[in-house]
This record gives sequence, C-alpha cells and structure tokens, in this order.
Amino acid sequence: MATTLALTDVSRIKPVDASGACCAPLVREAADLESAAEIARVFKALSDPTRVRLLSVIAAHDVGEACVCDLTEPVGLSQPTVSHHLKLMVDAGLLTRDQRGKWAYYSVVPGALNRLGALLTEATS
Amino acid sequence: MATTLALTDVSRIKPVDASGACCAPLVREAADLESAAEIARVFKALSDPTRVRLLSVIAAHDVGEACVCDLTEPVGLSQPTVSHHLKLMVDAGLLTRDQRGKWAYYSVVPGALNRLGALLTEATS
DNA sequence: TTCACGCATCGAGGATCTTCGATCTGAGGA
DNA sequence: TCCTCAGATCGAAGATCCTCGATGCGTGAA
Repeated sequence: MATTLALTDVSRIKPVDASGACCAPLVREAADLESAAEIARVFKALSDPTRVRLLSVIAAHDVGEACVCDLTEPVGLSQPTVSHHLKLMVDAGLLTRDQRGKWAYYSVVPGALNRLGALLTEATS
Repeated sequence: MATTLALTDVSRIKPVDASGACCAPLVREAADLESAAEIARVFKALSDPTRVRLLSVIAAHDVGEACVCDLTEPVGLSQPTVSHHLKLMVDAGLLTRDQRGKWAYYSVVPGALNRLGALLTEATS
C-alpha cells in the first residue's frame, strides 16, 4: 500500500502501428499487470455489501471507531464472519486495528477513501 | 444507476442507548441494505485485474474508445471472456457500448469514475 | 441469397469467495 | 492458578465468479 498506484503512465508515449482496420491507436501505455492487480485488490475490499455496511457502521460511530461486538448485530452475521471481513479491509489499507484490553477497535484510515478516489480520476486523464 | 448513491444519510440522526460496556455510540444511520448492495456492485466492476486493465487500455486510446478486437490481445484472454467483462462494466455504468457496423466500440463514461470517487468521500463525512 | 466477419450468448469446469460452527489465543478478574 | 470473555483462526459446505470452446445473431460484401 505504500507504493503509488497509477492506472496509466503518461510519461511513456507508445506509438502504435496504424495497420489495424477498425480501431483507434494507443496514445499511451496501459496499466501493467502488477498495478492492475494491486488496484483491483483495493476495490475488491469494497466489492461486498457486507464490507460496505461495516465501513459505514464504523464511520457512523462518533469517535470513528468500533469494536467487533458493535458490528455483528448491524450486519446480522456471525462473529467469525465479521472478523474475516474486517481483516480483509485492514489488509487493503482501508481500516486500522487497535487492540485495547480485551477489545479490538477498528477505525477508517484517514484519507484512504480519498486516495482511492484520486486513483480513479487518473484513469481518464 | 440513475439514483444517487450515499454510504450514509446524514439527515437522519439516530441516538443510541449508551448501555454498551465497551463501544462508542452511533451518531448517524449507517447505509441500508439496498444502498450497500448497489455501491458494492459498482466496486465489484473494478475488483478484477482484467477489468482494470480493460478500462486502462480503453482510456489509453486516443479517441477514448476501443473495439473488442483491440482488447483481446492486450489482456491475453479469449474474445468471449473479454465480452463478458465488458458487459459487466457497461452494467455498472463505467462503460458505454456503441455499435457501428460490424464493430462494437466501448468508451469510458465521462465522470463515472469521479462519481465513484465522490461516493467514497461521503463515507467518512 | 450466400458467405465471411465481429461480437454476444450459452453451458460447463475449475477456482475463489462467503459463511458457519468449532476451536484456539490472550487479556483481565476472582 | 483458574475462569470468563473478546476476538482470531481453522476446516468445510455452499454460492459465486472467471474462463473457455461451441454456437447464435447481425452486419456488410460478393
């Protein structure tokens, strides 16, 4: 998550042969395999309705954080399932985990969603 | 896709009983089931590396559009598979399809990615 | 009309994901 | 130390997704 993600690299201009009969040529290089995979991994973290709701419920708390016991009831799923989804979002860099005593508090990473939005706008630049 | 998507509805304030022993109370309603499902559906459209690359390749063309024959080779997949992914992105509102003669031209919907980015920032508001 | 071509649709096989109950780990209290 | 509790981890079952070859549909040329 530390690396900057970019759908396209505008610094490299790639001229393409105009032999094609139907289609417009490329004006720049497309995203490589690793970049696309990393971008897709972040989006996959929000591709499940349960995870979207979890993120929303966490953000709806006044301190911006919530423990697992606060999340199982709103989404109506078992505790192992909620833990599983939370782990996925932590791995994607969307949430942070803070263990305090017996409880684990999850909070939304500041700017993580904005970073994802900025990443998208680069696709059409 | 015509409906506006929002992770949270800030107009409804939901006071919560403070009987919980460990956790912070809610300050506003979280996303409902239908909203979360619709949001997740859009994100799922970009949760696959192949689709991210397809979007990138299409955007990399100078006119901003490309036909299927231009997309199978860059992603290294069969034509039915590419057609399948393109249909998913059209259904998600990320691409538009324009049939001209024997060819079908796909282009990125203007502002679709920005709309998705704005949708994200609302989650932490 | 007949043919060739681009693309969509249709199953099917294999991989991945979601969800669960059962179990393990770690912290705090008696 | 022993017990209780919050949460993570572990298989496993079922659902969903990705991919393909085969086939159907519509367009344009001959």
